[in-house]
Amino acid sequence: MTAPVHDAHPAGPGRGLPDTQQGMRRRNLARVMHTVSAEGPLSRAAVASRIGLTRAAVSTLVDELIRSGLLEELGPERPGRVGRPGSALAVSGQGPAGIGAEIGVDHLAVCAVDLRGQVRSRVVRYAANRGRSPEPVIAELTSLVHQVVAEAEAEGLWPAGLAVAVPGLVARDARTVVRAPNLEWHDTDLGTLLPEDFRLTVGNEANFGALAELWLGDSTPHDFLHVSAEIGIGAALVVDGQLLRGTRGFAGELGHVPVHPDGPRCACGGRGCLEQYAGEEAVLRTAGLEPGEDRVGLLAQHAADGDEDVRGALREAGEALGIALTGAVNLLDPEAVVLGGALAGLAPWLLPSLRDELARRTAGPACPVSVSRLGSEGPLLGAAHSVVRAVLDDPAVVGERA
Amino acid sequence: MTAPVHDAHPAGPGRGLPDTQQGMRRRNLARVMHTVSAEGPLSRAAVASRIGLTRAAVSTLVDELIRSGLLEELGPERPGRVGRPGSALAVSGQGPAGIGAEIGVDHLAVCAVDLRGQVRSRVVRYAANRGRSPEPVIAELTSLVHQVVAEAEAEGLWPAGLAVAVPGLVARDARTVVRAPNLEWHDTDLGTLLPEDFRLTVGNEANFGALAELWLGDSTPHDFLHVSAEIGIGAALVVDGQLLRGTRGFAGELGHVPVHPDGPRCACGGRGCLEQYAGEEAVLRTAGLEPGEDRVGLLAQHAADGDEDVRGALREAGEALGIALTGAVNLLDPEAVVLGGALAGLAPWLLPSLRDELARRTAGPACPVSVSRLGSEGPLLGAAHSVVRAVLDDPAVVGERA
DNA sequence: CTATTTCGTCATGGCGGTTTACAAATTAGT
DNA sequence: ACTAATTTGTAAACCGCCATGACGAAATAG
Repeated sequence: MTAPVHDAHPAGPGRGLPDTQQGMRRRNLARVMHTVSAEGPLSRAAVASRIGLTRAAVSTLVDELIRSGLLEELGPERPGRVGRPGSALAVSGQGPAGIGAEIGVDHLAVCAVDLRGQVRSRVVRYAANRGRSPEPVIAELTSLVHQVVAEAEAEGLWPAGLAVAVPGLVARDARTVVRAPNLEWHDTDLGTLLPEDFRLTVGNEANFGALAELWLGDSTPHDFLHVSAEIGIGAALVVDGQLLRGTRGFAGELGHVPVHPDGPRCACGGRGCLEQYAGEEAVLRTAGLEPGEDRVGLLAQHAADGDEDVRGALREAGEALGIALTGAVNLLDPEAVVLGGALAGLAPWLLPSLRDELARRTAGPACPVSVSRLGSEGPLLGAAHSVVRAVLDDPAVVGERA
Repeated sequence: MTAPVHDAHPAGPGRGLPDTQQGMRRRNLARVMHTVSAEGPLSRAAVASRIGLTRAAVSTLVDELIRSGLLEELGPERPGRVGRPGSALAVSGQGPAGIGAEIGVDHLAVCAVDLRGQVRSRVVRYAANRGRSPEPVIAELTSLVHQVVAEAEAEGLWPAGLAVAVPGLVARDARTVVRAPNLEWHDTDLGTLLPEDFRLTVGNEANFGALAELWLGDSTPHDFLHVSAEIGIGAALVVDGQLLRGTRGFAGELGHVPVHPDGPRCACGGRGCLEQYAGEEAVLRTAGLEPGEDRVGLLAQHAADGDEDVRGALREAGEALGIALTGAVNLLDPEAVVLGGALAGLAPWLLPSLRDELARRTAGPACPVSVSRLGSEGPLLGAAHSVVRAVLDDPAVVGERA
C-alpha cells in the first residue's frame, strides 16, 4: 500500500529480494547519489562520513558513478580549514532527465528535469480536454513529449523515463486510468497509447503534487496530508516519506468523506460528502457564480475584490474541510496538513474557518495547516521528479544504459 | 509513521544504515528464519529456492542459526518424489520466548510465546485497576511476569523481551503512557517501573490487537483497518504489513472522528464524535442500562435475549461506526475492515447496520467487514508475538546472547 | 620551513555468496 | 536386482565488496 513510484529495493526483513553483494553495491551507489543530491557539492571524504562507509569504498563507488555520467567532479574545494582540500562532487547536469507530463482538464504540459532538479525544458499547451476521447489527447501529448525530449537532448540530456499526471484514479499498475470524471475517461490504458520507448508511470495528479511537496517543499515534514482540489477533493497521504496508495490505488478520496451524514445526495451514492460543501461546483453554486472556464481563478478574483457571497461560500467550504480533516487527522496523526493545487490559491479565504474548525474539535494542539508554495505546478514537477528519484534510487540501471 | 514494534532494518534507498556485509548476513539470517517460520518444516534446498540464495549459502546460514538455538533439525523428510530427501528444518521450540503482558481496566495478564508461536505459559489475574496508581499495578504485573518467566524457563525457554499492552496512548518511545483515561494514568514512564533486565516495549492494546490479527489471523490481508473498543474506539491501521503509528504515535483515534458535526459535545472538545454514538457509555445510556462491571458482556447478553432497546442501541452504534468507517475507507482504501476486541463479541448486532451504512455510501463494491477470531485475546497475543517477530527480524542479536 | 591535518588512492585482507564438483540417498526403468 | 536419473547437502576454489593500514599530495599553523 506504500511503495514509491519506482521502488527499486523493497526491503524489510524476511521479505524482498535476497541479499547479495550486487544488491549491496546498488544500495550503496544509491546512498552516494542521494547524499550528494541532497547536500550539494561534497568531497568523497564528506560522503563517506555521512553514509558510514570508508573513504576507499566511497572512492570506488564515486568512480563508477562518474563513469556512468551521474556524478561529476567540480574540482578542488576552497579550503577553509586545515588539510588537503577535497574534490567537490556534484550530481551531473547532463545525462539522464526525468520527463514529466500533465493531462489537465484544459491543458497539457510536459517538462524535463535534470538530476540536479532543474527544469531544463517545458511546454504548456491549452486544450479543452473535457470529454475529448483519449486517443487524440494522447497523440497531442506525445508530440509535446517528443518536443521536450528533443530540446533536452540538445542540452546533452537523455530521457530516463516518463511520468504522467492525470486528474483521476489510476490503477496500481501505474498505466491504466480507471476513472477520470472530468475527462470522462474510463479504464483507459495509457501504456498502449504512449510511445513505447519510455519507462512509463501514470499517476494521480494529487499524488504527484504531494510528492513534489515532499521533495521540493521548503520545510515539509516527512509525514503529512496533502490536500488538493482538481478532481473533486483529493488528499494524498505521505507516511514516512512514502505515498500511501491503498489496496487498489484509490487512497486519499477525501472528497467523499461524510461531513453531514444526512446532507444532500452525492454522485458516489452517499450523503453529505465533503464535495457537496467544498467541491468546486458546490462553492460556485453557493457563491452564486456561473461555472465557467477558469473557475478557481474566478473565485479568487471575486474573493479578493471583497465579494461577500464568494467569501461566505469559501468560509463554509473551509468549515467543511475542517470537519473532514478533523477525522483524517484523528485517524492518521500527521505532522502537518498542506493545502496544495487549486486550494493553495484560495487559501487566504479558506484557512481561517478551516483552522478554527480543526482547532475547536481537537484536544491539545491542533495539527498545523500550511499552504503549498508550489501550487498548481506541483503535479507536473512531482511527475518529472519521480523519474529523477527513480534514478537516484537505483543508479545501476542507468549505468547499464549509458 | 510506520515501523514495527522493533524495526531492525530501516531500509530504503539513500537513507538508513550503510550497507556492509554484516548487515547483509543479518538480513539473510532473518530471511531464513521468516521462511522456515512461515512455511513449516523445510529442507535447506527448499529454503534456498524460496529466498533465492544458493544451497551452499543457506547451509552456512542454517548452521549458524542451529548453533544459536533458533532452528533445529527434525531429521530426514519422508520423500514423495525422486532424489535424496532433505533434512527438515523447523523453528526451535526451546530458546528465546516472547513475553507479552496486558494491563486491562479490570485484569492483568501475562503470557510466554515460543518462536513457533505456541503459548507456553499464561497467567490472568482479575484486578480493579481503574484509578489505581501505577506503582502497585506495575508491581503486581511484575510478579506475574516473573511467575510466567519462571514457568517458561522450566521448559527450556528464556525471555527475549517483554511487550506490554496498555489501554491508552503510548508515546513513540514505546515506554511512556501519555494518557490512559480508563486507568487515569498520565505521562507514566513504565520503563522505570518494570524490571530492568528485559528489553521492554510498551504499546497501545488496539495496536497489538491489530498486529495479532495480522500475524495470526486466518486470512487477514496485508492491509487493513482494525477497529476495537477498549478505551473509547480505537482503530489500528496496518499498511503494507506495518502498523501506522502517526507522528506522535497517536494514529487511529477513530473515536473522535466527527460523525454528526453538530451533535453533542465531546470531552475532546469536538462535537458529535463517533464515541458519542458508539462508545461504551453512549450505547449503555441509549440502551437504558446501568454502567456496571462487565459492560460488554452485559450488552451481548441482553442483545442475545432479544432486548429491543439494547438491539436498537447497537444498531445505532453500528450506523455511526458505518459513517465513520466510510470516511476512513475513502481515505485509506484498505483491503478490509476487521472488528476486533470487545466489538467482536457485539458484531452480530452491529454488523448489519454497519455494513448497510458503508455499502450505501460507497460507489462500487464496499470494503468487506469481517470479525476477528481472536477477540479479546488479541492484545496479549499481539504483544507476545511482537517480541517473537523482533527475534525473527534480527536473529543475530539473539545469537550473541545465547 | 617544518609539523600537522585532511584527502584520495593503493595494496592487503576478511567476509559472504557463487560456482563447481562430489558423495549420499532416494525413485524410475529395465 | 541393478543401473540411470534426480535431488540433497557439503567442501573447495573463486569473485566481489568493503575494511584496514600505509602512503603521497595539498592545504594550514606555528
